Amino acid sequence: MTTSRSGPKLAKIAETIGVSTATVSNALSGKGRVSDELAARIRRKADELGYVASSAGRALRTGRSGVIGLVLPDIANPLFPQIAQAIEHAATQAGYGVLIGDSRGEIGMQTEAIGRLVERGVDGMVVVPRRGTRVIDIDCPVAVIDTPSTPGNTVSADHFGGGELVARHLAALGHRRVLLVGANRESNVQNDRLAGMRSVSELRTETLWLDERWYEAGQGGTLSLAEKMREGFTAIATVSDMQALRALTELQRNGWRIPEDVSVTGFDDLPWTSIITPSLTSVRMDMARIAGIAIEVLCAAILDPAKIDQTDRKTLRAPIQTVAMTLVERNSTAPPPIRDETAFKGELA
Amino acid sequence: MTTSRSGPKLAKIAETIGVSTATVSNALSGKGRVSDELAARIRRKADELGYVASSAGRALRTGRSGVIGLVLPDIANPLFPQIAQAIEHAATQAGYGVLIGDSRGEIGMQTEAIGRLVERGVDGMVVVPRRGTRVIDIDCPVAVIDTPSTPGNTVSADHFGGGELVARHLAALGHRRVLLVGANRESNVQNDRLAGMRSVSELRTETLWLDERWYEAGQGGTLSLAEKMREGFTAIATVSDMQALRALTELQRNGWRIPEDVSVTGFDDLPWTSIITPSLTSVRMDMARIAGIAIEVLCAAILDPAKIDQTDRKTLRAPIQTVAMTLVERNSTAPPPIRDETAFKGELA
DNA sequence: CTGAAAGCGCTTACAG
DNA sequence: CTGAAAGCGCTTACAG
Repeated sequence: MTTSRSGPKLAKIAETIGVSTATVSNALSGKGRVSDELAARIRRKADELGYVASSAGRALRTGRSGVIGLVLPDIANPLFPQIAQAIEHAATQAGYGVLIGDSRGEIGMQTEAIGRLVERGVDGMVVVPRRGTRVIDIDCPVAVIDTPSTPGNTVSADHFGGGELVARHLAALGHRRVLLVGANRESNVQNDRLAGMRSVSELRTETLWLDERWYEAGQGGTLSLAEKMREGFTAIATVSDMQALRALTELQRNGWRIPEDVSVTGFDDLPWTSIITPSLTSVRMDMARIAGIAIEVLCAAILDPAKIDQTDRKTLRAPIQTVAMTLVERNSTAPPPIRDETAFKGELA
Repeated sequence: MTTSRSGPKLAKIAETIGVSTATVSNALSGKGRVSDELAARIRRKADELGYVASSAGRALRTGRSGVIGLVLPDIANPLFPQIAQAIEHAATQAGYGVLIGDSRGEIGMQTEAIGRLVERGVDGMVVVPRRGTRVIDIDCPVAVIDTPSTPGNTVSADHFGGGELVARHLAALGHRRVLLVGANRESNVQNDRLAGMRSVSELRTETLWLDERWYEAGQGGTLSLAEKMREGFTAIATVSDMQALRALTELQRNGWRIPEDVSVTGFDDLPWTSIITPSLTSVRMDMARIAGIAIEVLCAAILDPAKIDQTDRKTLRAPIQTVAMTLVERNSTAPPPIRDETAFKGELA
C-alpha cells in the first residue's frame, strides 16, 4: 500500500462501506460519535484503500492549514540546521508542517518572505530575527526566538547566563586576564553573551570586535590577534564557535599551543567542535527545549486567538521564557600558562 | 495595509465593486478575460482591501497545493543551509512554497517523513538522499539530488570531476604522493570524489577511511594521522571540509606547518573555509544551478504527469543532468616541501 | 449512534 | 467581455 496523493476520497470509503461521509469523517477523526465496531471497520477499509485525507479540503473547511512558517532572515546562520531540525520535530509532534521562509540575508526581503508564508496560509510562524530586525505587522501568531533583552521575544536561551558559565569556568581554572571576542556589535545575542562574561568579577576583560571596523582600521592580517595576545591575556572567550575556530587556527599557525599557551572557548557547540584538535570548549543551548516552548506557545495562540496581544503588534501574550545554557568542557581550555605577565607586556615593544 | 490571513474574500471584492466573483478571479489571475479598465479597478480594490487569496480554496479547486517538499534524511548535513536556501529560492521563483521533511538522521524515519509531506498535499518533492538510501514508492513527482552514479538520480554535481580538479591542482603544484581521506565508505558522493582524485595518473594515492572501523582498529588518538603522514605524503586530499578541518588542526597541533610541510584540501566550501588559518582550498558546487534544475524538472513533471516514469518507481523520466564543480584555491595548498622522502620513512621507527 | 445538508473560498467550463 | 452555476473534499452543526 502506497501513500497516495490522488487516491480514494472520503466519499469513496463511505460508498464502499455503505455509510455516510459524515460517519467516515467522524470515525477517522476519532471524535467518538461512531460505534467502536463500525469505526474499526471504517479505519480498516481506509487503510486498505490507502486513504489520505485531502489537506486542502480540510483546510478550507476548518480554516486552518496545519502548517506553520519558519523564518530565518539569514538561513546561512550556522545554527540553522539545529534550529530547523528542532522546530520541525516539535511541529511534527504537534501535528504541524513547517514551511521555510528565507530572505537570503537581505533584511528588506524579510517582509516579502513573511508575506509569502501568509499567502500560503500558515497558521502561525516562528521567527528567529538577526541583527536587531523587528517583526512587523504580521497578521498571524508569531513566536520569536531571540534574546531575553529583545522586545517581543517569546523564548530564548539564557545567553547572559551562558557567558557567565564560560567566564566562571575560566576563572575557576585560574585565568584572570581574558580577551573577549565578538563579531557583530549590533547583535543582541552577542552583547548578552559578552555582558554575562563581563559580569564575573574575578576576570579582567577587554573586548575585541573582529568586524568591518576592525578590518578598516588596518588591524587585519595574520598576526594581529597573536600580537594582541602578547598584552598578557591567558584566554580568549569568543561569542561563537566560528570566531573561536578563527582564533584557534590563527594562533596555532603562529606557534601558540592551545590550551598550554592560551585557552580558547566558543559558543553554540557546532558539529565540528569535537573533531578539531584541540576539541573546542563551547556552550550549547537546549534547542529541543527552546523549539518545544516556541511551538507550544504558538499552538496555544493559534487555538485561542485571544492570546495574541492586539496592542503590541500581534506578538504573543505569554510570559517570556528563558532556557539555561550548558557548558561543554573540552580540550581547548586549561589552567593559565605559568609565566610572568610583565615579561609578556615587555615583548610588545 | 497589512497582509492578512483572515481578510476579505473574493466575494467581498466582487460585492464591493459590483461584479461577479468569476470576474474578480479572472482579473486577479490575469488570464485576460476581463477588460483592462475593469481588471485594473479590481486589482486596485483588492490591494486596498488587502486581499490575499485563500490557498486552501485554490488548492481544493485546482487540485494543486503550490507546495513542494524538501527531504533531507540528515538535516544535520553541513550543506543543508546551502541546499535549503537554493531550493527555497528556486521554488519561490517558480511560485512554490517549501515544506521541510526531516528524518532526524534515522533511515527508517525517512519513509515517515515523506509520508507526512504527502499527507500535507505537496505537489512534488526534492530528495537529497544520504548513504545510499533509496526513494521508494512515492506517489508524486520526485527530483533526486545525489550523484551521477546513483540510480534514479535527477541532477547532481559532478563529484568525480571535482575530485579530478583537486588532484590536478595538487599534481600541477608538483605533489606526487597524496593521502586521500574519506569518512564514510557507503557514500556515493564520497566514492565518486575519491574515484575522480585517483583518476589523475601523475599521483600515487592511498586512501584512509576515518570511520568507525578505523577507530575500532585502535588507530584513533591524536598522533596517528601525523604518523601516517611520515610515510612520505606531501598532501592530504579529503572528501569534505570537515575532514580537512580535522586533518588541518590535528597536524598543526603536532607541529606541522600548512601548507609548507603538507598541503590540505577539502570539499564543499563551507562558510568557515576562508576564516581559518590557513584558509582552506576547497571545491564548491553550484547549488543555485543544481536547485534550479531540480525545481525545473520537478515543475515540468507536476504540470505533465506523463513525465513520471511508471515503470521505474515514479522517478522522473528526464535526462540526468550533471553540474560541473569549481576549485576554490586558497592558502592551504602549496608546492610540496623539499625533503628526502626516504629520510621521513626512516623516522617511522 | 448515524445521516442529510450546508458551506468553507476558490476556479473553470459554459452561456450569454 | 461578463455572469450564473457547479463542484473540488472535507467537517460540523443539526436532526433523527
